[in-house]
Amino acid sequence: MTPRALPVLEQPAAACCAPLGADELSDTDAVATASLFKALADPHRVRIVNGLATARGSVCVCDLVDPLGLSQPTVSFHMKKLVEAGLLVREQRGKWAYYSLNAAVVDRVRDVLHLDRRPEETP
Amino acid sequence: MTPRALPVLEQPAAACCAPLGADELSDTDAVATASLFKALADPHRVRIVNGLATARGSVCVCDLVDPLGLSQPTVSFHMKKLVEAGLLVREQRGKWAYYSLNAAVVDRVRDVLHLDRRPEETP
DNA sequence: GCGCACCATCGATGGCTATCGATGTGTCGG
DNA sequence: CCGACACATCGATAGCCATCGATGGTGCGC
Repeated sequence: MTPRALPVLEQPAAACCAPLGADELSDTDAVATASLFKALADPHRVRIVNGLATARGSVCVCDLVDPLGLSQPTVSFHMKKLVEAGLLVREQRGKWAYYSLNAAVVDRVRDVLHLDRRPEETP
Repeated sequence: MTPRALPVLEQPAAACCAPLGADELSDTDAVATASLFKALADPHRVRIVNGLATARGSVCVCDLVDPLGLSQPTVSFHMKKLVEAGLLVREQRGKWAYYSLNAAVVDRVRDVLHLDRRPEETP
């Protein structure tokens, strides 16, 4: 557990590079950001979100089963993941469950990708 | 932005919603996009990329082991993942391996997030 | 009410992932 | 030439994830 001070020691080639200020990103921030990416880390979910963005409306599970080639439980599983991540909003209308994009969260994911300096907004 | 007429769903309860044109996104595109997100779907990798973006330089593995609290093989494992995804570039300099951001790919990830219509090189 | 359609949940399973210790490869300094 | 260092790879393991069939709940039409 050397604190790795990397100050001005001998340093002909003693230190390999810049210190990289340890944790620029807080632990919880990193976990939260990774959770967003994790929700999109699946081809089917990517297609669901993309389709929802191009269709600019709502979809129900029944309209996704065939195009995705997945079983209905699996589609429900993916929708739940996306809702939990905040990317989708669920709205029960009659016997159908309509899902629509949460534009604010999608924008937030895009903002995270700026990376230079976290704007750190509070949604 | 294509307004996309969005049919008026006059049907009482026959069809639940719009057809959602099957695969707006090609299969390989969806897989490729998901791969990028998958590379960022880990808190440690998020912190590596973020730190690399703020530090605006190169890092070697030895400078990441302590801040991340991971073993050296695990850090190497994560770096490999990021390189395979194209997000990082590896450069061997002496006995150190320097990693730097691949800005083009990071931008591409951000572009994918526009989602409305894939601006991609393929129209 | 009865059945049917839509959907979520559950339980099981095969596959992938992150993590580590041990080991191998290459480089530098003495 | 030899030890020390930086790093990657390997083998093993525990945990998570996507997928499905079966099941249960709820709203709608008859």
